[in-house]
Amino acid sequence: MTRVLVVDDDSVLLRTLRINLRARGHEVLLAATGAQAVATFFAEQPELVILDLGLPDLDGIEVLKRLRERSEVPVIVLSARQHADDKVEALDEGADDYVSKPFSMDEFLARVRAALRRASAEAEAPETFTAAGLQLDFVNHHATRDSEPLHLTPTEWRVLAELAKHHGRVVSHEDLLRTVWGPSYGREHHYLRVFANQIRRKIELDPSQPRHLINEPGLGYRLQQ
Amino acid sequence: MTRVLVVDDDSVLLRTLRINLRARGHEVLLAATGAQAVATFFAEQPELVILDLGLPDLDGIEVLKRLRERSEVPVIVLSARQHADDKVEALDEGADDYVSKPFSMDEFLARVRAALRRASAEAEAPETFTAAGLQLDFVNHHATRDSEPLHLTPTEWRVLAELAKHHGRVVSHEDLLRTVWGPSYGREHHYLRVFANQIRRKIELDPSQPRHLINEPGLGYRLQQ
DNA sequence: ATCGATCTTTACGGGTTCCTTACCCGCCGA
DNA sequence: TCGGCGGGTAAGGAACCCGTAAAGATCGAT
Repeated sequence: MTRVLVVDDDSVLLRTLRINLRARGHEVLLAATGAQAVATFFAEQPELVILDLGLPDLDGIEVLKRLRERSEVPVIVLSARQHADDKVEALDEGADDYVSKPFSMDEFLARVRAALRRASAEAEAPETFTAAGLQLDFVNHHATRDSEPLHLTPTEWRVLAELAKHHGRVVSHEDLLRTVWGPSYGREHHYLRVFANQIRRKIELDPSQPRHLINEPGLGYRLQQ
Repeated sequence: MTRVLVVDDDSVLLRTLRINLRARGHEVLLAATGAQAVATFFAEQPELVILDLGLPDLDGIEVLKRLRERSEVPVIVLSARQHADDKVEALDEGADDYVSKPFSMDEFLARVRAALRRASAEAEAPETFTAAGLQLDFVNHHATRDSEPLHLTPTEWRVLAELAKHHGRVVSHEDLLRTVWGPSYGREHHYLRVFANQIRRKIELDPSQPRHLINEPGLGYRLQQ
């Protein structure tokens, strides 16, 4: 019973997608132009957007940017174009998945399921993180190290919140950068080095021997309890 | 929406298959000879191959072998021959399904749907690999040998992930190199020797007698459970 | 306008990882 | 017996990644 917005100017494909998505139990909203898509999205707030890059008025990428200004909704991009540039650009701007036309309906529906699964998993952010002597309260933005209050800056909070959401697991550089700084910052790895260092100086007993904020070389960072 | 390559020298059957596949929404590529089939396949990379065993130049089995050297594409074999030998041989060489002529179009289309469904299901990479005493967790990038944590480098993870995706089967040198190092590294076989050695020293009980990371001389490597 | 806090950007050193080369062996056909 | 081939092993230097410090840039509050 999730609501899906499908944006495409090809009426045949639109119809096919509507039939298949309805058969899977989704409510389907349609838009044939970029302007209509943006308007419908903010009016109806669907849980998922299927977005064709080839639109008559706005560029699909432009639609994606406008959605991302105010929403984290999962977006699956469709494109007939072969160039890898489109793919990179779309994913950088915050698309969750990219499907090249032609595609199989089974594959498409699998990607829809995957996108919705990821979105629902992300919805539940933890409110606190506690480890030996360390406490982080993400609701009140209040942190203590051995009952001593410690001050974290806004960006430090966002980094820690993202890591706490997946605590114990590696969060890749790209994921971390995209959720904290924005979809187009996936390659600015040096930000992370600076902030990891700063955060460790605050939350770790021995910052040179971190026990909580762990680096996995070449992969990303992990918040350990 | 998927692209299907149909290989047959019978122009009547070719026409029938094209009409029916198009009616089901597939894009159809045609080949009348084995050589043409192989060339078209690697040029166009369709999602499914329909292959008649009776061809004027190459044997159909030979075409299948050439496809399997570099691709896991689902292949449905057609044959007028009655002998069970053909069926066994085709399936042994990696065909996904076998249809004897004459066949009903409904049955044929059902098998096409099934093959495509399996293929899209398999596209998702496995999250873990477990064998006697060895555990690889590709999500958290965490590996243990007899409950002892062991450290793998990013490239070692990528090699193992690719092998685990097809565990039990041989992955060719070319495929491994291309997915791990990039499309232009298909000939740098020496990378693999070095990394296979390094990985064995970590995951194998006796690296000189590997039980998991197996070499198939002249073909590639296989990850054995 | 000035100041302080925060974020961005740059630079450098050390450690790890990767690439490259060289040499070894066993197998096989000439 | 000899190369040739494919694979395993070892080692050094290059490239890369990370931690660290510190200097600009930005912004809001005073």
